[in-house]
Amino acid sequence: MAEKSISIRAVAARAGVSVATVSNVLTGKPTVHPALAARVRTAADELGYVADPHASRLRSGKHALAAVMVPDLANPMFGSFVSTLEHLARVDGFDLLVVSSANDAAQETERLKALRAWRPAGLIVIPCDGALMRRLPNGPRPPIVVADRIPDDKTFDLVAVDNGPAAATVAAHLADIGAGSCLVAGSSLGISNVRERWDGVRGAAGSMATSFLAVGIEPEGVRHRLRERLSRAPLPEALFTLDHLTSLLAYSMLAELRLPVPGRIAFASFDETEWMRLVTPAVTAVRQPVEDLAAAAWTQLMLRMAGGVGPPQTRRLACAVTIRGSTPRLAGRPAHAAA
Amino acid sequence: MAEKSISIRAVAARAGVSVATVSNVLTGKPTVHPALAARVRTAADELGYVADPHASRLRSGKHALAAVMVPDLANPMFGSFVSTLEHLARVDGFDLLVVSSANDAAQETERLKALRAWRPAGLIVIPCDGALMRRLPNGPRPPIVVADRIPDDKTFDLVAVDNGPAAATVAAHLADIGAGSCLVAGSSLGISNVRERWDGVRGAAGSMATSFLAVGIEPEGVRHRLRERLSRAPLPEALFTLDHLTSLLAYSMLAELRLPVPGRIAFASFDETEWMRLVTPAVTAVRQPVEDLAAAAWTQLMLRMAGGVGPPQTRRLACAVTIRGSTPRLAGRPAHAAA
DNA sequence: GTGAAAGCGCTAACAA
DNA sequence: TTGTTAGCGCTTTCAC
Repeated sequence: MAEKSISIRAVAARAGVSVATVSNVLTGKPTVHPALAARVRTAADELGYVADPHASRLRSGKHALAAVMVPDLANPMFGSFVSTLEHLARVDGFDLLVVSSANDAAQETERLKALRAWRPAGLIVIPCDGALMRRLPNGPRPPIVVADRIPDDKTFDLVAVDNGPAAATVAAHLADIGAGSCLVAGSSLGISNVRERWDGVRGAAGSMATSFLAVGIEPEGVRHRLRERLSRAPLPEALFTLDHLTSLLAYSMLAELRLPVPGRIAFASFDETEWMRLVTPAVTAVRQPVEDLAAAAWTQLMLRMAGGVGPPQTRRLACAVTIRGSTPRLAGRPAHAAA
Repeated sequence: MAEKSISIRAVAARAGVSVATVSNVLTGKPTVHPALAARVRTAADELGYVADPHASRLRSGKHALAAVMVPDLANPMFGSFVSTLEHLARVDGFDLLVVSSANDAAQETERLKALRAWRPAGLIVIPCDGALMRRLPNGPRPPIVVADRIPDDKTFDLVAVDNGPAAATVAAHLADIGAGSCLVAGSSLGISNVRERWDGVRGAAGSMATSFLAVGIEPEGVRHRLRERLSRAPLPEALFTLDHLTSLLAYSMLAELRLPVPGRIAFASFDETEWMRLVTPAVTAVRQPVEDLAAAAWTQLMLRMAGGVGPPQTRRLACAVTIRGSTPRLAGRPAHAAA
């Protein structure tokens, strides 16, 4: 099956030229005579030769390999993110090393070290918390673009969505339909976007009473904390969940506890997934522009990989809020109760 | 930011030994004096040194880099697959190059060539159709394990689920609840697992009339073909969709056409996703053991990468069928109508 | 048990 | 315009 790999020498021999000429042709140097170049290309094709990027990088210090780290590849949001990235990278001739930190600080450190070993030309990371800088191995570093979550250290290029304003829009809507109290549930305030969303809610809640419930990221723990809170009086009039997993488990929990939406409780979600349009009534949700987020991250990384200098850039992308049947005007409540 | 990369020479100098000794220590050769080894390790740690795998592979011909190609990373099923693979690879010290063929034969060819350039030690691929063998570049090939879909060429190691029996179980159930006719919708019979599922249905349908509708993979086309068929009389008594996308769009389409499930039509899906448990009534579905599939693929690949020889292996994994409210006994129909 | 040196495949510098 | 050669960082002989 695996015959000996053909090297640049084989191509040179077959085309009757030197290895330098083959290299010049294949790396697109314009100084080669067209006829020779054609001969070289033919030889390379016939042999199925593709330059070994490992050797190539060793000599030139460059290669078209980038890396991406996300907290969890199985999460559809991060799946879309990586998918978009992969398509964009492909167009620019880059291949992608993909790793997951499994939402764990220790693994993040370990994975970053493993990635660094490959000397990627650039790195895109969705960190699992704010301490990214402390997790990076010492020594030379490729350009890094941080996405989605904001590190404590302010020296990174950054792309994220406008969590605060989007959450504020939902909170204002919930107040507007007459919810007197709203429970806000999210994994942890230690994650910047959850914190921004909660801040957005508080800034726009008006007279609506709000409280935050940290549920963690372990499905069992999330379920436990939600069940505990939702089976205890007083039941909030609205529930606003701040991430995909919490939304999913909360929605199931409401069904399990026989709390009809929106009859007993209004329900809205940050992070829109397909099921939110399929259930009846459909769920009011904030859709994050994941594809745009990936595109912005890749564009910025390409800029840096091309040698672009300058201070760290931050981009904020707008989310789309869709009001649906899960948050109707609540019976017996005046409009604009909280305005 | 990016100081010059520390090489093995820097470590050797700091530890006061030769580069060969450093190499021997770091690659775990037992022939080095413990005291020296300790000194080397200390020096390496202090410098934050990690061997450059590109250079390492150049000399030794080995590295811990594997690759995976899937038809679409944004598909949650493939997302889980890659996610599991990534975790397993990590445990074995491997990193993963991830590419998507975008469900397109031409791109599959192109991506395989790009992957080959990196000389991965092994390759796991979910092909977009049966013609994988013709898409592989000539020349030396790493061990390859094919997952989920079956190539025409029989020389590959293979892991897949038992599509036929699982689909047969669903078909028998639909016949059993009294459905006289069943529409089976899937992307294309050109994809082996869709074909196997359809064959499974036909083998178990008994007196229930069945027909297959090929809907493609473009969301717009899928919607169009489903709408066309479902708004035409006679409406089938049951609808069985054979993949994730078709299930999602079909379920929405039924709502759009005001065809209540199961009142007007019973509904079952191959490929279970979270929303199928959230909607009311919940959807009867076949759950594929994606994690086990990935684990089986990785195990087999590790075997081959370790030099394991022998004829191509095929593994079939069992699916779990869960009967839910979307396929109740149909009113006015005798039990076991089709048995 | 340790070190010196060759050489993996490639590209950059330079000579022809 | 083309070829020769050195050397990227590493591992592997092979002397010592």
